[in-house]
Amino acid sequence: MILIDYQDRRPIYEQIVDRFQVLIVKGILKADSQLPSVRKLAMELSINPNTIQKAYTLLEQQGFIYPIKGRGNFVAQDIEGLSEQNAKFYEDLKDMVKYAMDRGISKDDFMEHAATYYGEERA
Amino acid sequence: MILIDYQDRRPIYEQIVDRFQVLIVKGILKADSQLPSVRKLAMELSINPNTIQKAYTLLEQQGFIYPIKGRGNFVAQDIEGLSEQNAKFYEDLKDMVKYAMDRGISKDDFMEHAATYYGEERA
DNA sequence: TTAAGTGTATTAGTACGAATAGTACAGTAT
DNA sequence: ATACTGTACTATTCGTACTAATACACTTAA
Repeated sequence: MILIDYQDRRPIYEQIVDRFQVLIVKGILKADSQLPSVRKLAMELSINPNTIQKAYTLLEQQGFIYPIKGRGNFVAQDIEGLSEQNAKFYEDLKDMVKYAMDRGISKDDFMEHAATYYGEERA
Repeated sequence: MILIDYQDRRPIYEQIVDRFQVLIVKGILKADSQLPSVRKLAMELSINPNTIQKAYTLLEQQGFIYPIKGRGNFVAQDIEGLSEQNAKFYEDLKDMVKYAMDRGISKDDFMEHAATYYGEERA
């Protein structure tokens, strides 16, 4: 369910957070379904449990999952973290536009590329 | 000409690279005009000369400037680095679109925001 | 030729974050 | 009771980013 890409420069815990975010948002992981336990997933990925723990803690802070002590971590019903997540995303997008403008990349070029990328990966 | 923002999380040399890139692309620094010397700018900003040096080395590798030993650094005539720069930019944009798609941000939302940001900062 | 200015190269030091390891504690289920 | 689960804390290792210090090489101008 989860794969680690050691070519990816991002830290492991961040990759794990990202993967679960996508699985949850896409509905592949249904609400209230259980995530693999910290120790089990750590074993499966051959990494330290603390790394998984860190990822789960972040996911909890973002509202994607909720923990029950002694039982496990579960997918949240309403993802309250999404709006905040999106807000940050739009901040990044704003920075990106600023960068483009500074480099003389026209609005049309920007839009055209974005549209293409959106189209490319449509199943 | 150059300011360091210590609130900015980016390293100093990166800020300097960015500033000069913009100054050069916008034509504020004309071709073959001289940049401040490594030591002078370092003195002016109260930082180590090596930090400036690192920035200048990057700018040279990207084709924005060219150095003459013993004389100084100068703005390149044709900025060959720009196409490569833009290629990287579009890669980042592609990643951003992928991220948005994964989180269920629609093409329209994405486009609308980008367009707004482009409009906002128009002088 | 000498002094002052320039870029260049190398090495070292510092700081920070990521990741691991180990241990201990607390709750749940069977 | 036992074996799972999450949680907390500390320490340590490791790699990298960043900055600093110093020495060397070249150019210019007096």
